[in-house]
Amino acid sequence: MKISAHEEYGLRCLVQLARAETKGESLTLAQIAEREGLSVANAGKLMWIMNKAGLVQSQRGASGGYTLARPAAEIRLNEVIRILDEDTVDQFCKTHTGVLDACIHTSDCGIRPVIVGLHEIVQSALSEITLAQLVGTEANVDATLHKIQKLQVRLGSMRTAH
Amino acid sequence: MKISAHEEYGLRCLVQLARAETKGESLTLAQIAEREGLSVANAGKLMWIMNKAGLVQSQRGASGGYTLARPAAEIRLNEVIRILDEDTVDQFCKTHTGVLDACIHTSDCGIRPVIVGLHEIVQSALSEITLAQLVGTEANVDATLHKIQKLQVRLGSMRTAH
DNA sequence: GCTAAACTTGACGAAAAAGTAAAGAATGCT
DNA sequence: AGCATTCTTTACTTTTTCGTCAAGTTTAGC
Repeated sequence: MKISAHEEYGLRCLVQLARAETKGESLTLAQIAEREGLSVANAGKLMWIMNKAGLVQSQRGASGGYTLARPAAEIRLNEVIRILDEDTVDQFCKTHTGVLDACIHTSDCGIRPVIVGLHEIVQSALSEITLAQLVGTEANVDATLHKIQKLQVRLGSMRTAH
Repeated sequence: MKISAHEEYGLRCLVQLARAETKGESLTLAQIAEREGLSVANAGKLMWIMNKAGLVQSQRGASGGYTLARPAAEIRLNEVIRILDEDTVDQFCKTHTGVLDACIHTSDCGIRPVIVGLHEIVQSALSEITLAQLVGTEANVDATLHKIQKLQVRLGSMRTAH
């Protein structure tokens, strides 16, 4: 249960664009790659995926570059994550069919809803965070995350109270 | 952000053991493998990892097999997941150092707390689920998960209210 | 229109994960 | 003691993912 390289790097590129947005600038591929320590080729591929998915817009030719397709405050992380690992799946959710195939073997197993439910919980947590919240100082971002973390703890106590 | 094969299969093997526990039985490697549709070799590897980590106990020789090291109600999924992907990491948490290395490049970036915080949220959600809750009918498990899901939704409304 | 900047796309090689195989060691039964 | 059963461990093969390269296409400016 970890974040993939695609997801992490893609997200980081988006944050760079969000930061540029506040200054009304657009970023060229080379700029993005340099700022995140990626190769231009690799960053290009990630940006292409996000461009295809309508998350960013590109302008070709001299003085071109990338900009966010929507304001950073309207882009939620669940959408970003979904797009960035949809690419590796190509077809329909491979994990699901894998699970479903297995669950045909052991009918009435308790695992399928766990896998699905787990993903739903993660998606739900991600949908609480927007790109705009990730711009700014690290201290601020940390505070935001801790707020969510605290709520999560409260979730725990509510469960045992039931 | 998806569950790995190790994690899913290992978890499923544990559920089989938990189910056997309610009848006071132990399961042989071949039995576990058959019930989950895995090869014996693959199941063996997973069980070995979990044995080494103290999650299950093994008995060799004729009429041997595996049992849970603790009651199913005392085994939480966060522990299971942690053990099952620690194996692929071998050394210290590779993901973290990876993130930290990157954050040296872009100092004061907003990503590091997101990656770390995300993992904490997932772990927190996983710690709410015990193995015992995964035994039983699929309908029951589904209901349990939905209860957690509902709390997660409430988390969302609490956030916006702030 | 020509040129240079910049994105686009498919193919390829390296690295990591997943799964398999086989030889080894411990245990209980006769 | 010897044998069958069952777990243990290491090494290998296959598959998937990750990252790079290089050739192609589009656009802006002179």
